[in-house]
Amino acid sequence: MSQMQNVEKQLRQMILGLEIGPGEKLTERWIESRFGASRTPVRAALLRLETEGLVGRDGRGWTVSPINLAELEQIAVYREAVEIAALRLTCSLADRSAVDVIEAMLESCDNDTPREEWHRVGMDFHIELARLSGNEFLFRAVRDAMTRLSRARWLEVRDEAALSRAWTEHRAILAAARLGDADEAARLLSVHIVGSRDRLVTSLANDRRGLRARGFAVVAA
Amino acid sequence: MSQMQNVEKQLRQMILGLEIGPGEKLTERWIESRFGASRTPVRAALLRLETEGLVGRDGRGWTVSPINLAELEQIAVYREAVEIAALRLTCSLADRSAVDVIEAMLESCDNDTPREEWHRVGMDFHIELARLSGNEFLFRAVRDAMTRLSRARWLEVRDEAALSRAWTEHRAILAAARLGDADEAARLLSVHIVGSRDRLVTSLANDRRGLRARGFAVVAA
DNA sequence: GATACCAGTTTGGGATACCAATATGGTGCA
DNA sequence: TGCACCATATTGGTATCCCAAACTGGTATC
Repeated sequence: MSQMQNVEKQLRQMILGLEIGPGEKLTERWIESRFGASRTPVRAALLRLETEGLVGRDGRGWTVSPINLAELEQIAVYREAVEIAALRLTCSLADRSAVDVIEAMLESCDNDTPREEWHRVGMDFHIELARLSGNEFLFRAVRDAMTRLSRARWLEVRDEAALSRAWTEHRAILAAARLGDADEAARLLSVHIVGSRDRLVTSLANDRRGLRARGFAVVAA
Repeated sequence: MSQMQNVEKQLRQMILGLEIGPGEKLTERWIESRFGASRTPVRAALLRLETEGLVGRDGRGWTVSPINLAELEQIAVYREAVEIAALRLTCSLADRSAVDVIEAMLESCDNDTPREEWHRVGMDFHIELARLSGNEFLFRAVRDAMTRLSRARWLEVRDEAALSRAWTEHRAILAAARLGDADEAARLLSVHIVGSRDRLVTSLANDRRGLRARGFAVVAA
């Protein structure tokens, strides 16, 4: 793999894994030395990550995007639009057997599955569900939205009850989709997204002080 | 303005204005000499335009994205989802007076308005309408979708009847939005988008030979 | 003690040099 | 004539330099 894609992947992983805190300053030269690449691929990586919303410009320099509560709320509205559209498309397909693959994905998580895996599968559920629609744009929209939500969602993963509820809702959505009941699937997905947003925003608002103590910038709604 | 943003703007304008044909090969060094910039800003511009879908990688090199009929159809589905979601949000606002600004925008076009202006206003109608929702993500989604449609829409602008029909539909949508009638506005917008897509795809499928003769790559649905 | 100011350092933006991979075009052989 | 092959030019990827702007820290002044 080229150096460029490598820097991009590793830097994204560090940001999404909170190894670099939200709000932290980045210098091209630090990244350069950290990953042993030169500035050209570093700058390419930063430009890409900027379009993903993971880093942003702070005057002349670069900053890891803070966690933004207002943004999280807007993303929930956006997700409702694109995920429901994708789900309705999927429900209208003649062959909906692919939902079973997603069901199997959910099943792969049990009590001794590491947190990281729950986190990843929780996002992949939505991403892969959108992919089934066959619409590339809806798929990308969902994938990008989940990427932006990713860091904030680490919180939800720490809440056993929330996680269990999410999995139940995921299964109900799949069940409706398997039957081709678009309205019911859409309703369940809408409830899931709104509920998920509420829990997330509430948790974050509560934990805000703690997050700031860890050096994470959190912007209020 | 920095060199970088300059190259990006000018190159985007040339691509969207069909001064560089869809499917044409691009070399970083040609762009470099064409705009009097060095490769650093050129590469930044290409990376940005890649995320907008205006250029793509062709093996090791760069290509102006061909006009893709399958993509146009998928974008129409995507637009339906995001534009309708935005419109419904706008309809639920207490103060919907901003729709009058958009109405005024439409009025600014008359018989002796140049084609370019009709083209621009036709896209801005959808973009600005989405902006009214106040949701940044829905707004960006619509703006990006319209950017991808932009080149194909030059065709529609040549059809006087289609243009007139579009303007009528635009006005009807605004009227419903002004009344806060979300269902009617959404229905009208859906009809508009689907109709627009049908006319576009039909025109392109018919003109395909002519476009290819002009050196434009057109990928079938 | 606060502040205006200045030298030195850091940093991102841009330009250029170098390289490996690829494309190109011509040449000679079958 | 057609085709395989090689020398050469071109190109994107990377590394490195240079520069102007911004930042930093200390100092002299009021």
